Amino acid sequence: MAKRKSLKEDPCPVARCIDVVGDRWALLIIRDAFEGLRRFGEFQKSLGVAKNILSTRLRDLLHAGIMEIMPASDGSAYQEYVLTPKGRELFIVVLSLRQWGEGHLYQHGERCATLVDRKSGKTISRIELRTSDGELIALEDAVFKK
Amino acid sequence: MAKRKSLKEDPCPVARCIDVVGDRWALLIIRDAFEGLRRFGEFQKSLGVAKNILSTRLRDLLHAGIMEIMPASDGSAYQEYVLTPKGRELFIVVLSLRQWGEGHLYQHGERCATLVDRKSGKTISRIELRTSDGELIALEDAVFKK
DNA sequence: CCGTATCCATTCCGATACTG
DNA sequence: CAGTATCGGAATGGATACGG
Repeated sequence: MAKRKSLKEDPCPVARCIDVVGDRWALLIIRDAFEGLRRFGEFQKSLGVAKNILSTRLRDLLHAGIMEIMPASDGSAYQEYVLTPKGRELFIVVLSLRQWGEGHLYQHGERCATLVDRKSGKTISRIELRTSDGELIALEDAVFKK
Repeated sequence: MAKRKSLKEDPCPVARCIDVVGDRWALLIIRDAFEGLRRFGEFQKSLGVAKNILSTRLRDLLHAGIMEIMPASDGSAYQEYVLTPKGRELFIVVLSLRQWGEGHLYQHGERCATLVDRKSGKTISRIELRTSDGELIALEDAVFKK
């Protein structure tokens, strides 16, 4: 006993997410992947994580279908880790964390990277809630319907 | 040596978030709080977590300013745990996880709660990216500007 | 440079007993 | 019902050595 209960079969999708990306490193690896990191050593240096941990985390992400292996883009013999479409859809998750962190976990000053539209260069705005016909909703008005 | 490195001072806001809500239970407690749970026993029953763990997690969330103590609404002697404004702003985070999980971690069928606007009853749509002037952006076009 | 394997310390978690 | 105390086991993390 004292067996860690898996959340994979939990009826709540949030719980299932946490089972997949809810550890200390997964979302940070994914964040780095969004910033263009691909190689084992790049992740290792960026995160300062032990190599064995990184190794198992990457394997977990591969197995979860969030990342995939690609042949090295520079012709070297090694492989690179890139996000799958499923993984790229975690962008909203990472972004929402980023926005919350910027708003509540910073004193002032230190502004880090902002997000822009590649085409127009325009800043991407804070995530908001809308109804299906585009109407803005306040956080307080969002309720769950069983 | 072998000292767990704190992410509190990390320059990246995502990392700081993970330091605060990146464990196995915090976001699930917060999720439950959004669904109206307030009492120690309610959380405990919903999560199936050991009481000592729940106790420390709630204390951490109080200390992080994400939840706060309120006198019991039913006149009983006990206290209740409710989200602060800072905590409620995690709604987007929980929702983005939920949407990703629904999209990628479910086979089919089992649809869980959907989100509606309290006033109009209209369904709240999938989170999307927009520029500051309201234009929709595809995920692929969002890039970080240092 | 890319990883795997090993060893050890720390942290986390679950179960239970216990107090008020 | 609401928590605290304690214990043992599991998972995690760090450092390093090693092989491809």
